[in-house]
Amino acid sequence: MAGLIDLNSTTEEEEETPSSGSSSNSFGSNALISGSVCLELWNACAGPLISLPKKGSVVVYLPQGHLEQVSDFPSSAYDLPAHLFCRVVDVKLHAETGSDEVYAQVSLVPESEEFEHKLGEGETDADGEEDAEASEKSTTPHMFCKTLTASDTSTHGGFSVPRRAAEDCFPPLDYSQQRPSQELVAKDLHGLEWRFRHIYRGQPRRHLLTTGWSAFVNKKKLVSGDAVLFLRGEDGELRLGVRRAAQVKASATYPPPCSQHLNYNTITEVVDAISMKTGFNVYYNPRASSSEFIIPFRKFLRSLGYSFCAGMRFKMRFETEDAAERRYTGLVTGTSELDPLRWPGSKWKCLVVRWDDIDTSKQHGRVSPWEIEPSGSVSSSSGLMASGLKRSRMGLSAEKQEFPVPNGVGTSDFGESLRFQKVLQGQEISGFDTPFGSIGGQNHPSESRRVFHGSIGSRGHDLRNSLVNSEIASKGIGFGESFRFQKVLQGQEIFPSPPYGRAPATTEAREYGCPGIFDGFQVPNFRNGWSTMMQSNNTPVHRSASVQVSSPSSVLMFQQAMNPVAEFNSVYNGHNQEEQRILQRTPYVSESDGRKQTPSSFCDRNFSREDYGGMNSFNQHGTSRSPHSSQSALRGGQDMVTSCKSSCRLFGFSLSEETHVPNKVDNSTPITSTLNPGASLFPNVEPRFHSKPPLMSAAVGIPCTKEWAFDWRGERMESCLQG
Amino acid sequence: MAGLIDLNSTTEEEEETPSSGSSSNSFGSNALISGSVCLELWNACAGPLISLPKKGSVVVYLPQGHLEQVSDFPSSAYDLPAHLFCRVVDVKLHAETGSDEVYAQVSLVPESEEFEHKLGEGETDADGEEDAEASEKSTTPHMFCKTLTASDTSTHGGFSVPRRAAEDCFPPLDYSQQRPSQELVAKDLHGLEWRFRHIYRGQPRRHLLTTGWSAFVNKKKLVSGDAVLFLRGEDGELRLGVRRAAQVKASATYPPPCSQHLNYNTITEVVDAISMKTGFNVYYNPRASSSEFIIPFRKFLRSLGYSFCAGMRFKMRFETEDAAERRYTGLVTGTSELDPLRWPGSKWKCLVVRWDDIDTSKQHGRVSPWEIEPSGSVSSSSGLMASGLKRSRMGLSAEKQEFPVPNGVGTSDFGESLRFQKVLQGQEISGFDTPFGSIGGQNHPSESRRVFHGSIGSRGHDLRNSLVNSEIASKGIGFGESFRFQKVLQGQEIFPSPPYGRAPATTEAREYGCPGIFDGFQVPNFRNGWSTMMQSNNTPVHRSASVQVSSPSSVLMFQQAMNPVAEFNSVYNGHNQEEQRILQRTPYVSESDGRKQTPSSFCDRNFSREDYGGMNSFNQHGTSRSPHSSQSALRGGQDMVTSCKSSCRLFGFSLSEETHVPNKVDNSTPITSTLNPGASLFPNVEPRFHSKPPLMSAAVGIPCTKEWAFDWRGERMESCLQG
DNA sequence: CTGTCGGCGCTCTGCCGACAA
DNA sequence: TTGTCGGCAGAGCGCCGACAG
Repeated sequence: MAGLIDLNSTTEEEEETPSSGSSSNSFGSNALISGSVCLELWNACAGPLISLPKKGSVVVYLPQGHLEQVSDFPSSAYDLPAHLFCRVVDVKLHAETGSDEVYAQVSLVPESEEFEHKLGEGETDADGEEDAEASEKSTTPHMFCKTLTASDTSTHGGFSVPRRAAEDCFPPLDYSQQRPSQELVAKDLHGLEWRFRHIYRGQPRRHLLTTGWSAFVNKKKLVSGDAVLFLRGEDGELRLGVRRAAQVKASATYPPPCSQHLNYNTITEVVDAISMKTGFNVYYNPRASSSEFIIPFRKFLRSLGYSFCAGMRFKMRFETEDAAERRYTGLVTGTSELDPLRWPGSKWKCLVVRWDDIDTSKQHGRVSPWEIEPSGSVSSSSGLMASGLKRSRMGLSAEKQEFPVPNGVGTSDFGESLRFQKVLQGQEISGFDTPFGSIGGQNHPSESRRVFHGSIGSRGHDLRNSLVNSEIASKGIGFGESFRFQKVLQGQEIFPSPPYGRAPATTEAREYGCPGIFDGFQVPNFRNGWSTMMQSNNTPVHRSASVQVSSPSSVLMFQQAMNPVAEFNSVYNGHNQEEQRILQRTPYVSESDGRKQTPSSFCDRNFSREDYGGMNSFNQHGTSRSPHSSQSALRGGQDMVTSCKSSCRLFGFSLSEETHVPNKVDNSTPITSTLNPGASLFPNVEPRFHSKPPLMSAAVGIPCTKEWAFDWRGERMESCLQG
Repeated sequence: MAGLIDLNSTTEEEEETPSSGSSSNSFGSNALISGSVCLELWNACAGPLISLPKKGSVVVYLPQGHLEQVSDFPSSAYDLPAHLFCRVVDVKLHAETGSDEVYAQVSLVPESEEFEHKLGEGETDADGEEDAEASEKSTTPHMFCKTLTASDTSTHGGFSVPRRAAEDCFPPLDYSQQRPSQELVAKDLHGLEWRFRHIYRGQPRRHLLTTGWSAFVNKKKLVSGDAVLFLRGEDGELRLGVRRAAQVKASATYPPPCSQHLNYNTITEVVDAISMKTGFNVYYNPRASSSEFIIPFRKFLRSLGYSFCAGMRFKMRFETEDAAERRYTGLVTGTSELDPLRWPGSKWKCLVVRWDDIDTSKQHGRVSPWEIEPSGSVSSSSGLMASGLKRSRMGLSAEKQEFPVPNGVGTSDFGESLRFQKVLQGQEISGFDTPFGSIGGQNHPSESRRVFHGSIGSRGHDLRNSLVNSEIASKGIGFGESFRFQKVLQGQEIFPSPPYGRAPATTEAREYGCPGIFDGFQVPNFRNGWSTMMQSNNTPVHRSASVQVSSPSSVLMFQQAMNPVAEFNSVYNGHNQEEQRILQRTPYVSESDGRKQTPSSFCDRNFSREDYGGMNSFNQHGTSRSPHSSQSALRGGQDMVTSCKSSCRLFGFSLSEETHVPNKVDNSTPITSTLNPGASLFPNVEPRFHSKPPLMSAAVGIPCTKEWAFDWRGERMESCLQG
């Protein structure tokens, strides 16, 4: 209890250590390049189900699926193979001008036949190679996503900001004023700045974006049902994205010819490239396509490992209309090639299925093997992660878990989304009587009910092992940009790495600790891995971070690893005293009281007056002044960065109370092969990861209100296991 | 004097022959398909210098030039030829969503080597073949273009419509009311309808577009300096386009990726197509590209015929920032290949030039041979049109001619723009003291000073000869869609084919008579060729039409040829009595008085109450009624169509006294090889092209005011000469 | 906590003639 | 003839708290 710090409350300690933020400033500098925010934003906008192939990795490209999406492409008989092994040489993220619709330009180079042989020989090449600079990039500490209501999009008023979202993502307000307000500046996907007046007013008080909001709505052509996404970078920079409602995609609101032609001409590129062994570009619009046609190589192989047959039950993820994720189950009724004449041997949508609870008219009756996951017992020979990967307990929400994951499976289906923090919308965490019942509490044990904690301690050793092993394995391998992405759960909060965590309520939280991970069988880059760690309340934590999942809100607070290897080593060589001090002095506390907040609790140094002091000129009523909290404002964020680093060093694994990370103990641990899909590739690592249920699974079990959708699942474990 | 009819005045004769319009109704029916308006609009928006390859024709495609415009295209070594002979299998006109920027999709198919042999054997296949339906399409009778002023684009008010523009392009108002008004409905390039309230009010009275205008300005993002373009089709349908100021093109106001990617991927298409002999698409944005990379075959050959050498003087057209056309002169300082390694033998920008009077920093120091025109004496021996086609006199503006064209040259450089009526902006015709000084005059000889007339009458026989000869030559050849386009001179009026012309003031005006002509060496299609002819005032003219260029205004009134060959034949077989009668009965008279206009003078039958009777519901004041002038409204347009036909038969050539076009002289000219770039590829043809100066040069000599830009030159002669 | 609404002030659009170039 | 302006009226944007779920 004493060790717990309520994230929703302000601690004296916080306010007394304003200087800690400045002292930790050096950690946050140049660890984040400006472009990386866009990457996170891109993924947040793309939606929860979207993944991108990792640069340098090997994927399976399915021209059939590509062609299927190019509606106007002539049916000329290009002699294309059904499956094409390609190496991803580049992934560029774009957003269409005007619509802000995200799309990716994936540059592929066909792989030679010897590629398979290399695989058989255990070479790790297939997992890709990334440059070190990518590790400099990092992830997103604070973001939230909200579906716009009619009032939000009406010209009559502004945008109602969910309280926790405002408190976590926006600079603090001076709540001593009657109507505190400030100007927010946020950059969209194109780097354009949008300015909003953020005011806290009304009875009861609430956060609103007023001036500037309607201009944004008009320019972006937002309608009720669309979602906006605010994201605060480590540098305090605010970003905002748009995720449009599903039905908008089908309409012709925005000029389609661009994307169409892009795809159209891409096909001809492919034909060339195959014969000439040159690269080609594929433009992938994650919001427009129902199925992916670029599949990570190992995911593809894994799907082939399943022996799908008629009568087999499966489950598959869908994105619902409100941009949330949902899983549906069904029955495989048969297997047949979709177009045997033109695409002989193709696995594209080769499974004929029947859905359980959704009318089949809306869903096609065919799926591809890699899209689904067997839900029955599977005699899977590809047991890379199966061995020992058991979901031990479901935590608080076990009984409400909507998508129970059977033992022995449950990891493979998460492969593609593992690398991202999710921004899911409207999800609540069950098990709490009143999500915001406790107000202003500080370190009260009762607060622990409102926040999920990873169980800690007892698994520290395992984590350490995996950490070190992985760190070795990543040498010279690098990682892809997509590692850093996060999925944002709308309405769900995740507070990573508070120096003073709360009592562990569940162990599922550790799943948050593995966001910056390669997908599928990719080798993770640990320097870039974003992770959070569990830790005891008020206990100075070394080499650890914590993840806390709190009750219903639209806020996610993430942290990301951005420290270079040198820092990592220094920390684990005992040079982290100052960092520890900072960690102790700057607990991150979220406030959940409905009354006045202590602004400092949500400030980090990069988000303090230095950045926002000049914004109040925008205040029409003259009531907006920067709160005189520059001191306290320095603490939170920057220190979170610091703690984030430590969590990175631990690869995002939650540390339990017993966590004692040996220094470089396992640096010499040899990793023979990362490409051998075997159950015991990392016998000492994998089981440990799955001996704990993923933290996010708890969130899944949370009962959803009308507004909050299910969407969060623990889908990052697989990546963690494959270091 | 008695024979002159002031186009700016209303004649009794006009008002007394309202029935003539109805009698000529049959000529205008089903001659215009709805899509053709878009074609004209497209060309009007594209600008004066823009031309399109003719469907079915053979062009020279220069990948080098194409690549040059694809900025982000990798410099991968595609093995493309410098020059690729292609047949234009399709030309599709598009307009970009959002920006309304016009672009064309040109579908090309590489030509085989035997193409050369066919040419050598005198086959006319290279000139293309078109379907008969294209001849059904026709041109635009009434259009105007106005550069938007600050007031026009301000939110403070509406759009001030130039008086003549309103009277000519809009349905007539009931001027008996105090504030007559009506609703106008105009379709833009995408077919979207825009509604405007058209009111005639103020003191002094003026035409305004009020309600609805600002919405259009906002949606199209129009700014001061942009130009709008109203176009009234034969069916009375109003179209409007946008031509943005030149500087807008360079900015990133509108999403460029689409066009860029289109071009990008097109390159790969080309590589395929060359090897596979399949077609490919080229997307050509006439407003974005400085030089064309699709050159009509004959134009290309002709340019090779010039023996460009260092020291040779030349002239070249440019589009000025206000969308007008201007010609600059320069000196060829050398010839060298731009990129001998990658594009050996390429003629693309192979001429190194130095400009005379513009700073070279703004203009590149290299041009392609087909872009320029020698201005020195050329040893050209081809006399197709040279015989008799001399610039007899420069008329009123001879001494002010800005770009004097020496005899013997001056036709070849006009080849590409010949097919369009130009919409040029702000051009005045010199020699008039006050453009609108004369008010309400009818058939006053003094009015002749304000209008150019072709010399007439005495050349009827010559015209007939050339007509017949050309008609024979055109058998089975057809014509391209692009024939029908017109260039619109902003601020300049062109009233084609008034049955009662005025006394010839100069012969330069004859150049207006050749708009609907094939370019380069293409065989003209006489059924579709649009032309006007000069004729004496009040003198019944057979087999001729007239062009009258009146003083500053924004109105162009065009006519187009749409009569099938059968009609053509009947006319020239002596069955044209009725047509003559119509021509005599329906002189087109423009009004220049500043007082109340007789509405009927600007109406043709297609624009009468039948089309606009139901539009007054939008009238807020309820004062708008259609004038009871349906009879007189029938005359102008329809009859102009008739006379236009006759001018088409004359290929739009102005008749000069010495003009004697040889019959089929050059049809049998053997062409040994089209691929041999040699000065005498067509020894018997080319010289003729240059033996006559272009007729349009006279217009060039008109002094420009600040508002009115130079732009009109006689650029249709070349095509005419090559039938 | 937050979505929606009534109230209402105020900006800005947009129509008008006056005036001048 | 037409570009620009002052005057002015009205629409609707957008800020506010009051409710209620």
